[in-house]
Amino acid sequence: MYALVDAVAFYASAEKVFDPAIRNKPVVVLTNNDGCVCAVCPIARRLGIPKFQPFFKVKHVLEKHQVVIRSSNYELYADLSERMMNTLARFCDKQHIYSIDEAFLDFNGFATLISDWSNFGQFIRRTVWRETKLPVGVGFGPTATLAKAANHAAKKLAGFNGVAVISDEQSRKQVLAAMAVGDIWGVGRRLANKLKLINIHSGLDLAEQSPQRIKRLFSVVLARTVKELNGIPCLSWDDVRQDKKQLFSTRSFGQRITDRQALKTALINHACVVARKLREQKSLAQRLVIFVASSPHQQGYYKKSYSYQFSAPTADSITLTNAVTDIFAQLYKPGVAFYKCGVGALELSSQVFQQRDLFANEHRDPKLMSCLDTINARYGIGTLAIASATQTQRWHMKRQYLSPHYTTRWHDLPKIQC
DNA sequence: TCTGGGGTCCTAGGACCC
DNA sequence: TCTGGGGTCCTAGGACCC
Repeated sequence: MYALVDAVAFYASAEKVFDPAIRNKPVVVLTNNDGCVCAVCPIARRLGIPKFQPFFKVKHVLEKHQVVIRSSNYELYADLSERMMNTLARFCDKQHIYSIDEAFLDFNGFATLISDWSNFGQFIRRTVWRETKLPVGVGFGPTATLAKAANHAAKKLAGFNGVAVISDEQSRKQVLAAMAVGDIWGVGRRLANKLKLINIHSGLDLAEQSPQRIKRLFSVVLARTVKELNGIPCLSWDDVRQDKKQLFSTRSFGQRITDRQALKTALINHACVVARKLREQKSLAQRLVIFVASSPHQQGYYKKSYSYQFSAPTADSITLTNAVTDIFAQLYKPGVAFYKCGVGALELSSQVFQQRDLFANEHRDPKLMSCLDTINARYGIGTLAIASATQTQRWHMKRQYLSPHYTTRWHDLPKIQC
């Protein structure tokens, strides 16, 4: 049995944790630079506030309903996420953190210990609420995809009260029949539209297709989903928690940038983030993609990228930084109002099983990077950094509605009046 | 006045070669 | 003059997720 546990409108719920005054109000959270609405709490959802719409387009609706608006406060969310994941980890020795607010728990082998999965799910919910004040939904199923479906039912369908269990044919069919096919994990809008054309509307409709036919008409990936929906596990635990094959760091700017040095500094920062992510999953990159772009929503869209091959796979911040410095002149164009830039690591390999190049230049001692990581793990990311990444930053993220960093800054600690 | 997220993976099709 | 096959590698863009 697998469980998928995730928070209800995580960012919006996180904003409510230390601000009880807004707990019973509609709350939305915006993406970086206050660009789009990315989290809508259940109260706001009932008012019909849509998710993933540009903020400026829905601002008047939010004002009309007096919705509480917050900018993304990732320091807060990351900290609360860690607390939630730590709580969940106590329930199961096999936890896979799938995203900032979701974790799979592998309960295979627990059948003799747990007689009532629904009760157990409620126990998980109560515990997480007591310890973190985050509301979560819990879905149980014999495959990861069915656990996802059960989780969807737990939160969105009537009569489940936050926990849904798919344990037999009846519960499987009940949940899948009530789900639109587009809500199945792995089926997006495009695929959903195509499926509707051949009369597949619900999750159950999809589950009842023959995998062979789906493979022929669509892809192996969707055929696997069909099997998973029938209780046949196709995503092994290793698949679910596989290492990333690419790692990116990209961001749009709060204001457009034309300054050469500012753009370069931003790219170097992204390179350092990517290097850190590489070391976190013990990978090395053979190739680095570096790109810059102006706004696609404006006239004269400028976009350029460069693919940089390393002589040997690396996860060294200095080596990645040097790559950016080397090719920067080929990306920068004076006069362009840059809107976005980023760095991505491709062709990753394991740090552990490494084929060394007999003729490559001598490598920097990896101890330098592990020293940097150790210090930053102890005192916070950014405590120790590459000098060129810390040049005066001339861009600021637009975060007009930012809440305090309740848990990560001394002067932001919540104050209680007696 | 203007404003539009971030990340990962896959694949069709172009470029090149023999 | 026009058309023809098969393979590899690379990249832009599509699709999906949260």
